[in-house]
Amino acid sequence: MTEAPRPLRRTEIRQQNETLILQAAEKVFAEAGFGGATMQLIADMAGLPKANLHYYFATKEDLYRRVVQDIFEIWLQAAESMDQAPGPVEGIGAYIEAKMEISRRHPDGSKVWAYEVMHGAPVIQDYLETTLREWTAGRVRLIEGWIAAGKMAPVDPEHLLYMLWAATQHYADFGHQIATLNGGPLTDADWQRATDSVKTMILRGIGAL
Amino acid sequence: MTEAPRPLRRTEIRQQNETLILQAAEKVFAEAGFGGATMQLIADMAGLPKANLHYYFATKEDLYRRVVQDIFEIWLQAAESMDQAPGPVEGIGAYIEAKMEISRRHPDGSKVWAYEVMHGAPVIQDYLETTLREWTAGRVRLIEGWIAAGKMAPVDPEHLLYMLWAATQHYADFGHQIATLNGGPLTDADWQRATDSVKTMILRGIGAL
DNA sequence: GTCTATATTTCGATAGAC
DNA sequence: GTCTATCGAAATATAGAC
Repeated sequence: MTEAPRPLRRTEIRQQNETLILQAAEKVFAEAGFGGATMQLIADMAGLPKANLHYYFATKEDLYRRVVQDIFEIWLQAAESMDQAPGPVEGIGAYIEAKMEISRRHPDGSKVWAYEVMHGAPVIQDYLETTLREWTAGRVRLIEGWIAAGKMAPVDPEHLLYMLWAATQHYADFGHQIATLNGGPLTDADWQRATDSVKTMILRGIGAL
Repeated sequence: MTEAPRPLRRTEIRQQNETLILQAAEKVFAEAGFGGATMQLIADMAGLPKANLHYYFATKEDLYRRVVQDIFEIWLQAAESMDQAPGPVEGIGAYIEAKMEISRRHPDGSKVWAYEVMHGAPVIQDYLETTLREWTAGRVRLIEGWIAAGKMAPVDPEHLLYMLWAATQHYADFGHQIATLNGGPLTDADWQRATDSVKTMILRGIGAL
């Protein structure tokens, strides 16, 4: 005769509830912004009493900070698809595909990031000045190498990066506007068409096609 | 002997104060979002007592609605630069220049618009479904005509429009991130370089160069 | 049309029993 | 570790004198 299932360890309960809260928080912060979001809304969506949120995250700002940090991690991982490519067609093509996939799978995360940056990055300014700046500098050198090797036109690398970010994240941040003009949410085929359009226009735009 | 300067008419006072309030509101809504903005902050920035705001705009939401509507008007005016052009090089080139100029001159307006759309367009949903949808349909036909005339590659017109909006508005909405990476606000030369980069990459991307 | 004072509501945060 | 009840702060909105 076996015992009843062992209750979850403290660390497991903690992790489970943290995940639950973070998922709800991402959605609420994306829908309402930091100021418009309320702990009560997040608690309701997570199915927990409001007081529990303050047990796991001392303040609303702590919770928001974690949401933004998590998004930033996803962002950086996608960036790896650009490296170790023989040229811009493969590297930038893969980067566009990865960024479009994130826009599709994590639209709320993209919106929270956009919200944070739009309002002056009060929480993640240090990330912009360190991690993002270093990453950007590395990719600029990568692109300059491709240009020097004659694999693409001599475009300004920084503005190419801005265009890549803008074009891909637009499908998440302005997804509601796009869905309205589209007459409904994008289908699988719509997303494929969108990704192909962005890839074709940008790769041809930098003279890589 | 002349009389003392005539006091302003009621309608003049009204218009003057409305403008004052709307300018302050645009800035505060852009910096804090709808939820984060407070009537007190807007009143302080406009140099008026808080109660006066409620005299001119009954509720915080009414004030916000006016700000978003005003931005939408600026947006539509810029769109006219695209029409009556012989081809995409002139038409889309002029549109990019107009949109970049707006991103530079009205970054707060662009941010409030982005904020509104990102959060599901609760206030201007009807504009998206009527005015913007009609405008978009018209430009799609314009682009299709250019494609049929062999003046540009057969790109998907909708996704070209999204890329135009994304690439240009990015310089307003993510201006803080760009400034951080740039080591400071963009100079005149930086803006010229940015505009040229966007124009070159997109026009080449659609096979018009 | 303006402005002070205040009513009313809402929200973040906490205390304390379980 | 959970949850009810509540405190205290802050914000929207209004009343009413000027």
